Amino acid sequence: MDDDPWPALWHAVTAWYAAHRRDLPWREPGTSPWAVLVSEVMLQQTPVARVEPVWRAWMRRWPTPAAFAAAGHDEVLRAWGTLGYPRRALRLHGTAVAVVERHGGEVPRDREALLDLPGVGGYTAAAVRAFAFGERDTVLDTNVRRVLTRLLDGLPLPPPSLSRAEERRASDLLPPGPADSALWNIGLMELGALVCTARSPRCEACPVAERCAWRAAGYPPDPYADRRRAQAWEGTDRQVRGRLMAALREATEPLPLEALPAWHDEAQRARALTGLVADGLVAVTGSPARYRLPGR
DNA sequence: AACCCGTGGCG
DNA sequence: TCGCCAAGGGT
Repeated sequence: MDDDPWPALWHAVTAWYAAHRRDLPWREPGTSPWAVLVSEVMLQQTPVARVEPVWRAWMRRWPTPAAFAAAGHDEVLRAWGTLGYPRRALRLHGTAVAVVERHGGEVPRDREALLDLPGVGGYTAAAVRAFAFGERDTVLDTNVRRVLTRLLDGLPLPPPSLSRAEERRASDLLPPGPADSALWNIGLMELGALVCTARSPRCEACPVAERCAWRAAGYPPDPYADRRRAQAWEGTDRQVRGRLMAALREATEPLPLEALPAWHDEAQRARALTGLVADGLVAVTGSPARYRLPGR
């Protein structure tokens, strides 16, 4: 009965998804491709729970690429708030401008056109094509990678970097039809987010536990563990940048250097500030210099 | 390829 | 408590 296992696997995952999917706002019927794109960018490395309220307010304020393209960088960065990685907000703005200028205000469906947009990489392009346009494409995010690695390789976590072989396999697994493939993609993602989680997988609730190679092998440990060493955080430039950006989001007028958050290493604070200016996240005005969020 | 880029919550 | 992790992308 297992001479053709893939259809059974597809069905198990998509049926589970139909029964257990979360009602996330960007999944509601009628959500525009632009709204889907905005959600995908916000969700890059940021949990659903923190994205949801920001996304709702965002789409109410700027429903279309044209509306958002007309916003200033300062209001964009304040609306982005504490989602993190604020360069994403500026890239999203650049994407809105590009969509207006190059695509008549409509999010393109073409993969290459999507990849040309700032802040849109392989994952986001595939997600927009699959979830906004119903195209058949391979959506390979951290959830899907983890589920497939456990299910098929018998390892707890995927390799640190995404390989062509991994992409090829995921592509080969895709159901033939566009509608089925989109459901398979979102089903795998949701399974990874709710059941096959990184920390404490709930295998008793998994629709494909009986087929899982990691489970069958007795949950062997992660062979790449030594290569996953988390990037240092305490005392990094990133931490300083975060402090500076938080202060500038709150400020109602430009701040002189001495009014910016203190830091034990003044040279590092200056370097971080220079970096923020170079990234377009901070603007300098006047003499002596004062700092604020950039305008348009 | 390796490193950089925020923030908050959970086990 | 604290390390790890979260719908990645750019360089």
